[in-house]
Amino acid sequence: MMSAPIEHIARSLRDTRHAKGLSQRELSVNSVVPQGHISKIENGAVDLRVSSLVAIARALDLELMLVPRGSVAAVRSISAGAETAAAHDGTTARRVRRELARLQDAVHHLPASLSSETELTELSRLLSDLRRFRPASLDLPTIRRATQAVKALMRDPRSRDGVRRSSLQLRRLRDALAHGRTAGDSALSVRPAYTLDDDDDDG
Amino acid sequence: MMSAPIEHIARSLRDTRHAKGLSQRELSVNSVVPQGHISKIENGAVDLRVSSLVAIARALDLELMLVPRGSVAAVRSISAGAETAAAHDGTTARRVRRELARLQDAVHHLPASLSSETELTELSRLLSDLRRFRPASLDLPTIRRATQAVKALMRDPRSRDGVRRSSLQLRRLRDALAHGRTAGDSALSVRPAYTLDDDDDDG
DNA sequence: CGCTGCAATGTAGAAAACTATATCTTTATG
DNA sequence: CATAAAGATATAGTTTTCTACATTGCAGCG
Repeated sequence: MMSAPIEHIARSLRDTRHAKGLSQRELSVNSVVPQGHISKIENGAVDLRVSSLVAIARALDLELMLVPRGSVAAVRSISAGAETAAAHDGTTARRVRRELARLQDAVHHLPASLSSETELTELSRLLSDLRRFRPASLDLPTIRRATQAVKALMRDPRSRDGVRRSSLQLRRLRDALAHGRTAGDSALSVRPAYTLDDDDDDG
Repeated sequence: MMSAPIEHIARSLRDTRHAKGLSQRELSVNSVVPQGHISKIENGAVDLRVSSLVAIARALDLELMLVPRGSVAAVRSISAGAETAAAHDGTTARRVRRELARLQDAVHHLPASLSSETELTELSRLLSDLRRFRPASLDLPTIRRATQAVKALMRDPRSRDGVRRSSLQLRRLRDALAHGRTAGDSALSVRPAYTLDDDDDDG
């Protein structure tokens, strides 16, 4: 029974986390707030402090803003198409495509000893899966991380963890997309953090 | 010493409070947050909880939103001109003018016994002062409150408190405007709540 | 079935917000 | 000079977050 505004915020956070294909634990390390607490926050079980909210929002590439009522409609519509729009201008979409290519390259250039790993075959499969979606709807940072992970594996055969984590992220991204949710469509996260109901002074 | 993001928020709150001509105590009753605490918050002395932030923001006609980075520029520009723009379409400006007229009427229609009160002469003076500013830059709710207060005084000669408080608000509004700060220009309040600096993984 | 990752939940304790209330300084106004 | 309002601060007590850690339920996969 938390104060409604907070529940909205909670929903926004969870939704964008999902859209980015992150687990609570991953978000936890990026935001430096413990997984258990993230869980409580996303369930609206706590009246979190602003510092926590900012920390998490930040790890999700979100910014906390105070906007005058009356602008919120405009703001919402702007943000709804924002990343999508950025992609629409072509440059982001191109960037995504290029990053996908880079990732595929990286995978293919791995020594035979490594490329037999199940993680890599999985990654290859994910890659071709992702290619079936509009580039504009893919989350660039997530793909970038994957590329980095594979390159890291090239340099140090022991660093398989990063690849595995990236695979997970990509899989979640793919699944989210398959479920009809566009990563770039962060419209959800841009809903007003609360709706008004009571109080106020004169009329 | 507080985490910078919070200081931005604090500044935003204080700025819009000033723009609305409210004292901490007035805001306190509207938001149901004690004055002492508001002071600490505005000074960035506490890591406030989201519920407090929402309560105060709400009393200031602000909404807390999470917007994707990348949209913040657009959002900022939108909100910067938002109320101003709303005024620009004519309807808000007209509304303000009408409310000013209403207020003046109310003052003039007061019985002679009351209109000699110093509060009222002060109010009259403020009114003519305010008329010198662009209507679009005046805060409608503040003026409305004043009208209500005067009307209340008409019905009950003892209710001079409201008038006095409204006068104070109007005076502060006028002073703020005289200092070059446009009430409608809530651009300040729409700055990203924080600026980024460190962290992040890949490049 | 057993293993692994994700998320929800619990416990205990430290730290901090939040409340009510009151004081104090400053500033402006009569 | 006195009064009043605004804002900063203080004390003391209550409530809550927040952290670290462990545990549990639940899904998918080999």
